[in-house]
Amino acid sequence: MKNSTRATIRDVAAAAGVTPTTVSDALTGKGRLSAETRVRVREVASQLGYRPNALARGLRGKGLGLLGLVISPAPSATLSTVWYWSTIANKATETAFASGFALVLLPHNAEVLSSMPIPLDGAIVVDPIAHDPVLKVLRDSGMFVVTVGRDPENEIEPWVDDDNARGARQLLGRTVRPGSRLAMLTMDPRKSYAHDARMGAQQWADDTKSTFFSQACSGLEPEAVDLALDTVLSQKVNAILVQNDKLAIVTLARLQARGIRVPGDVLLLSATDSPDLPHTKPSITATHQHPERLGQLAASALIDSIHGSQPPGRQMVALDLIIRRSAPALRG
Amino acid sequence: MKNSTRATIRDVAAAAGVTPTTVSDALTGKGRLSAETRVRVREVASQLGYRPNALARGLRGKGLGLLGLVISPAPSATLSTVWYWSTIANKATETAFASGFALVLLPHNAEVLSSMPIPLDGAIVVDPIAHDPVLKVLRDSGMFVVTVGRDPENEIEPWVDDDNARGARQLLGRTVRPGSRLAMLTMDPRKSYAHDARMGAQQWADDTKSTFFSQACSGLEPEAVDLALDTVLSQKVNAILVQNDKLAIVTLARLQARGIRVPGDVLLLSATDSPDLPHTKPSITATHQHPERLGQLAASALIDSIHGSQPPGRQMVALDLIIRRSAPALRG
DNA sequence: TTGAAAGCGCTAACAG
DNA sequence: CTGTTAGCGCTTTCAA
Repeated sequence: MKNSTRATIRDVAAAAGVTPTTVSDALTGKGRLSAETRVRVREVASQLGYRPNALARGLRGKGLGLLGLVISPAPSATLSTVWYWSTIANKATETAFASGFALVLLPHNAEVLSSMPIPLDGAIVVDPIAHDPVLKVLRDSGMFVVTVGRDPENEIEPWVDDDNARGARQLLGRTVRPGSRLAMLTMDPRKSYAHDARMGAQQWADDTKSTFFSQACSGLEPEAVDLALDTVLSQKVNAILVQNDKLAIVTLARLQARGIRVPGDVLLLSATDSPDLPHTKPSITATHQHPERLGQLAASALIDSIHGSQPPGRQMVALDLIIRRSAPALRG
Repeated sequence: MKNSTRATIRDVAAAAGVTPTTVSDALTGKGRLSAETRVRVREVASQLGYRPNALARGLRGKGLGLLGLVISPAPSATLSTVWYWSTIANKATETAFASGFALVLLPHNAEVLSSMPIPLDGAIVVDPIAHDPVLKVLRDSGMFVVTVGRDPENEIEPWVDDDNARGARQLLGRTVRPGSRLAMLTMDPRKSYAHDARMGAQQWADDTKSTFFSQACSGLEPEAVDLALDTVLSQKVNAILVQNDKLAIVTLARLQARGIRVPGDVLLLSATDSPDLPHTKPSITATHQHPERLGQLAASALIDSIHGSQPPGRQMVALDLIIRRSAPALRG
């Protein structure tokens, strides 16, 4: 009996009167042992509190089953963005564990990553920025990478993403009359979801002979929003699609401060949902993303790659259309 | 030359005309080589793109440098709670990386954890619940554990936490007149921060001959808050301390709906801050936590333990007092 | 200042 | 069905 160190496979073998190989096979379930031996060895093992050394196991073969998780910092990270990310992370963790993998949090820093001491088998990058150096570093080191969201200018598969373009198009189709004048208010149009929503809106406008234009808004301060609204309203729009929930709430307040009625004078729609949107007056119509689904798909796709099977290159998750009072459904 | 697999220490040794031992020493900086040899070996290594295999390294000795991170799910997780957690996680990741460690996301599930295949060197548990089974599993497996926040009924060190009791006491001291009638509105009094804030409030009341009582509120819906306010207001309170920012915002709205002026008739204070609190009318006075500091302290304490040095058993982080309009500073 | 040998704990390949 | 052997890639003795 060893004294204080953890029991090794040899201790178990000795105690059970078999060889290390047999112990290994008994525990990993290789199909070559008698049921009786297997049971006995397992009993001895658990009696000794034996836990296989994952490092030795990984060294011999397939690696440790570690997946990196990089979450790119948004310059304008709002609370709901954080919630979105953490949902992805939680679900990806759960999915990974179910397949014997685990997620390692990685800093969004190409330099640090290029000298990473941890042996990763793959990585998930959430919301990569344009030409993300982190992606390059990870791919260059020969790692499998799946992105959640994508760099619109450089779509390397596999990726998973919300189908924001389709969501925006559908939401507009359900709530805004053809031939309308629509504006989109963006804060960070480089984010792929904003880009996609804009594409969807543009397409809807093309399909319905509507007028569409996009207006940047420099921040969430009332002054910034007022400035953007000056431009937008001078174009006599009757519908405004806003990049995110936070901006939607401020926009609603600023519209109302001008005496503009929502939805009476202008329809208001948000490209992201949040728990706050049902509680504004009026409540705000929005598309609703499914981060938990993204987390699950990303982890599965990555694990498939690692196991050698080719996952789908691109997976789009449909959005829910949440139709509230700020842009009610068109009458059939 | 090996074909597709990664270069090993032996490849480097062969290319440099030395033995594996020398390569190892050259790269890890053991002090027994001539400067010349060291430089040459390092050059060859980087030319071959050699990266030491962390598994083999860990197997021989000290482990891999992996720390588990468990974030306990709150039954009533609000957006700002998520932000708080993710800040802790980010800073802990950064701190860990600086010391050659990495964080692995763990599910909050005792069963899953008890058969964890990943070789962890320690774990950080954020906001453990009362008698948290996850803590027990981790500790029983002989792992170093640091908690952020603590189970009030079972404070096992080391832990780090916000000093919510002191924060509440100080904030009340700055804004509420002695001899007042104060109520605290709680949603989940089992959370240690709520418990602590209540202790602080109680202590302030004792010190200042004020009256204090605590009232549970079952949720964030207007009806739930109205119900709690019925009880509270019937006690003629002139100050209300609320468990969190979200509840504070709803409480403000419901008070105003009754025609009660804040701060004229009743002072309102929140035990957590959020980016929304400056923008309410009136803005809401609050204590402000420092999750980034907690993340850093937790990671350092854990790494200290692993390295064999005894970290401080308990580390309290002082809160900032953010005095806004809903409870202005007492005049000197 | 360097080399040779011996493992860390496990499993794959090959015998029996 | 089970045992023996030979490593995975590295570091740590110990010897030169």
